[in-house]
Amino acid sequence: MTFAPTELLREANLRVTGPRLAVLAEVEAHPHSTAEAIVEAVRDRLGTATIQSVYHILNALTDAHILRRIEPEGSPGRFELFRDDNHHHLVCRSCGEVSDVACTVGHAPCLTASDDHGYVIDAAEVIFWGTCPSCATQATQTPPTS
Amino acid sequence: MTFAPTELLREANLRVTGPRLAVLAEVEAHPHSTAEAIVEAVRDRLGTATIQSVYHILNALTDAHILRRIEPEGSPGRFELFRDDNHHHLVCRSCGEVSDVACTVGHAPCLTASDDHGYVIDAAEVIFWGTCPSCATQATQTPPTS
DNA sequence: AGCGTATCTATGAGTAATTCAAAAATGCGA
DNA sequence: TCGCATTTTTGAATTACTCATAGATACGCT
Repeated sequence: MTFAPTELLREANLRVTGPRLAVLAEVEAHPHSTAEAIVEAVRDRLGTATIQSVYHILNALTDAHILRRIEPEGSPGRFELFRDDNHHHLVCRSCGEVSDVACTVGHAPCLTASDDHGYVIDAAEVIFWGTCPSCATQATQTPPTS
Repeated sequence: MTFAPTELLREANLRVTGPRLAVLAEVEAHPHSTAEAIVEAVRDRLGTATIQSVYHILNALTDAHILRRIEPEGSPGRFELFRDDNHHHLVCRSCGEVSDVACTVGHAPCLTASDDHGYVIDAAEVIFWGTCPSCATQATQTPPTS
């Protein structure tokens, strides 16, 4: 319940505008939305909105660390509210749906590479690939023809 | 040293062609190459090559599990020889360079999500983000102006 | 070795996702 | 409520990649 979009914007020194609030409301309501889905939601709220503006807003909010962008291979970018909680993602190979998972072993064992090659590592990103319950059910009912 | 491109192709029931051998030679010589870099290398070897053909070849070899495609956010797709060894990647935020890392804790602890949300998980992908040694050195010499 | 055909590559066009540049509109501090 | 910097819109461009089809090539067979 600590979701105060206006203050998030103010704290980042960004102006509070209709389109920005609409984008934030949508991302909060539907995490992991694509830019495409977000424009549509913004249009529902405000009447009009261009995809370019939404991209511009998404970039501004991502730069300000209000949003986080994830981009599973083969999918357009998706956006969620930025949380400093080290969670990871579960992606369905069949429908592309994304879910959150907390990091497996508490805090960070899987965030340490065995050999860092001299890199200064600042983050680890984990993506679990699989099939979501509803796609798994469908696949059982109508197996792929190959 | 056990790199026999011709046999890899034969085993997958694929024809052994100049372009395919050139692509494999390049990926073996420079793992994590982009399609763009690969066409250029193929052109050096064979005289001509179109980017579309290279994409076609890369897709065919990826489907045959001879290559693996990785796509760090913000980067075009990159290709490496497929090895069933569960290794992960280290990506430099500054220059985009990719290095391999063995999975941290042996076999698979970081491959198990704490809560699978009912998904049937078949793979886990880990990307470590950071700064590579040479970019880190440059950054120290000329700090960013902001 | 030569042939025929299925497989592969080249050519040309097209699409999806995203960015860039410049003009019009709007938020908000004074 | 005025002014101006910040935002949004408009319109065009770019990047990474796919699709369709025609032409070329590998390779099993004789």
